[in-house]
Amino acid sequence: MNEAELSKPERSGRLSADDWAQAALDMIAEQGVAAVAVEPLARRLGVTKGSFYWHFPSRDALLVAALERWEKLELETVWGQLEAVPDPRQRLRALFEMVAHEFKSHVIYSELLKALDHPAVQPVIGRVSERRMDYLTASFRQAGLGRTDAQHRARLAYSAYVGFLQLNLQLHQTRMQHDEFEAYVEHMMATLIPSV
Amino acid sequence: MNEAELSKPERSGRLSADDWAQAALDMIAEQGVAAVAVEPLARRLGVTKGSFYWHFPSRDALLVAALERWEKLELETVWGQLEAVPDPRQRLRALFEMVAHEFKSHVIYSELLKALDHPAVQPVIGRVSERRMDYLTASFRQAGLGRTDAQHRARLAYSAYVGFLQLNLQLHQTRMQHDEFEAYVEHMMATLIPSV
DNA sequence: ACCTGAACACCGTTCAAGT
DNA sequence: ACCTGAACACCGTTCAAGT
Repeated sequence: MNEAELSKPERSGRLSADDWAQAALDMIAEQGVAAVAVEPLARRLGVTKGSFYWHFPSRDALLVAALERWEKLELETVWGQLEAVPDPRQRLRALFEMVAHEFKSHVIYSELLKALDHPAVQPVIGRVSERRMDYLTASFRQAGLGRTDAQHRARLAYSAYVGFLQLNLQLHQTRMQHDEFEAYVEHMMATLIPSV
Repeated sequence: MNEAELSKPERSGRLSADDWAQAALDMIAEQGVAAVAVEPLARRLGVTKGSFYWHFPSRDALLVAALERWEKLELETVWGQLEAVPDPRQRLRALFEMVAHEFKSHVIYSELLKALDHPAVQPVIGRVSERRMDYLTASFRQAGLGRTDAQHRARLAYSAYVGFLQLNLQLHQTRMQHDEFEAYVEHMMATLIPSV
């Protein structure tokens, strides 16, 4: 590869719809949903904005495509990892650990939580949440709770998870230190996980 | 008042900065933060958009003014009501009841949670959250928890509160029925409130 | 099959001129 | 002290024309 190619993201001549969707997803991770704009993306990809409309009918359609991409990704990686953990307590802990250490998938999840304003974001986040809550419910049943209690506890635990993400976003200066975070997770587990 | 005046919001001739701020706040409650746009507001107020810039230097400044207005309002009404409830358990219950029945202040709070994307929204929501969490911490101390436990439990409870709001926004079709909601609140209280 | 370039609409912002 | 109206920048969208 020569020097001229180093300055731009390498691609083989022309773009595909997937290239645009991936660029949009990167943009969400970097600067949030609002930053997904046709003109800046076109600049970044080295084409004019007019060409965008050959691949997608609208900016909205691009957002939807990017979000579908993310949904598939998070289903495979993040959620797949958790499924491997048999003990329900360990699973909850693993979930919170993942949040704390900010994998890319969670960065995007946070960005989407901030942009719930947008109609395209709501259904995706809704589906992901529903899936996660079903999963937690099953975990709590395995841990010995009755059906109704398991459902309520799952809702409570998932609320705690979403709320925790939000608070971390909100109280940016008060971002928790590692030790404090560990202590909080302990407290949360002791409170939410049924004892053996 | 004659028929011509009925079609427009009544006002005495010219506008003040407060009129614009209130109109912006109404817009947030109705259609969210993104809907706060100079041109539509000007149309609604019956003036041209140019006049807006006599009152505010930018759209952002308007947003900030509207949010300050809301912060003062919510501090007086919502939070003032809770302060009147002496028992910490009743207080938590009162808080969740308020969320469930969607007072205007909570409608706006929800809208702001959805628009955490916006730099002007974050500090306001941050201050309000901090105040609420301090308040919860004090309640849990009164209810008999040690200092650290009270802090953690307050964070957990507030996360549950914020997360609950979020889930209600997300799972719109699955919006809880009254009985189910009451049962959930019972479960949450039994889990989060220390026993006597 | 994919891209350019010019055009238009919409909104934020500026400013000289009006009352 | 507050408003108008024209101007410009920026972004979404369309489309005829290019390769």
